[in-house]
Amino acid sequence: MTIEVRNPNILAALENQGYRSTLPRREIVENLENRSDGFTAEDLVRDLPHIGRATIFRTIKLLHEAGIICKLSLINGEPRYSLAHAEHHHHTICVDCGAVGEFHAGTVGRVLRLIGSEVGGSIVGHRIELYISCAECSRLNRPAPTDGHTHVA
Amino acid sequence: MTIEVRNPNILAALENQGYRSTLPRREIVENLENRSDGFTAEDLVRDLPHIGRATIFRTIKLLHEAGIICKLSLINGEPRYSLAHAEHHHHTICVDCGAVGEFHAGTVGRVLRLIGSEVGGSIVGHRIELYISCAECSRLNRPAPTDGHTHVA
DNA sequence: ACGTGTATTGAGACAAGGTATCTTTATCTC
DNA sequence: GAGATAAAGATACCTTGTCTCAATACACGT
Repeated sequence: MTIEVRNPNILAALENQGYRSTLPRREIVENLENRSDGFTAEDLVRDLPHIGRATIFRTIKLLHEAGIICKLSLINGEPRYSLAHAEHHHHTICVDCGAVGEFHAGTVGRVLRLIGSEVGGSIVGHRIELYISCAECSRLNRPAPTDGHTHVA
Repeated sequence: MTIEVRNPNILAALENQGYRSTLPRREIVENLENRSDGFTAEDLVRDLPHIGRATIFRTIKLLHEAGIICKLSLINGEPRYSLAHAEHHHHTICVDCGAVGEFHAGTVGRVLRLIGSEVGGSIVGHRIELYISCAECSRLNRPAPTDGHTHVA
């Protein structure tokens, strides 16, 4: 059985880290490459019923740790996954349609460094997510879904 | 039975929003006021065994929606709660000891507006969490737990 | 090509965190 | 107080994962 993997770099990256290239992993990688960002683990479980639940979650974890996919959370905390298309970035998530976007902001880095110097201790990581109503949704729905500024963390 | 509530404003705030002031709610509010930030729902469940699990979670949700407590996540996604001590702020969470801090950064707002103008659509909320090794922990443990910059979202 | 050691899988139990349902109880308002 | 109704308690259930452990499949050396 041969699986068409659009981007062999992902599997190569895993092999370089000492992981085996197995059929389930190839199938999972292929599946999520053909998927739009913001998918759930259950999406994969549903799409690949012949692969065990545990294997799906194990592989997701592996890919996440390898930096190949990102784990993000909706405004209510539900987890979603997306391919990491670029080195360092953050996500916009549409609260209406769930569409996931990326943004790269050098300014964010500068702000974080600034805050880090005031905070005491050392910054080891961060989580930044922007909840939006995307261009399309804000045209279709009401123009201003909330007060325009709800922070969740 | 009388419960000493350090800050009656919390219950008043709920009453103003049309909620009843019940004994379980008073007990929960009192309990979490005497608690350091970064507590879990299970902490409350354990501390108030005579109050039903569902009631604890319902009340937490209520207080969260009312903006009285914040829900935040550790670097691994585990949920934690903290009292909202100030109007608008974000959190630092120590990855070693779990201590929660707050920071207020006007700069962040400016950055977000800047990004918002590039992103298309309208920003309706955001999540910003800074994972740190706090001053104390970074003195006791190794000085640089990771590469110094791990982003999780 | 063929064993062999070991990583990986699958099945299913278990766990954390939370929600839904439904009956009973407690509040608020008059 | 009495009555309407919000809220509580008990418990079942759900979602998102993780753990265990026997069976399987890779990768490597020969």
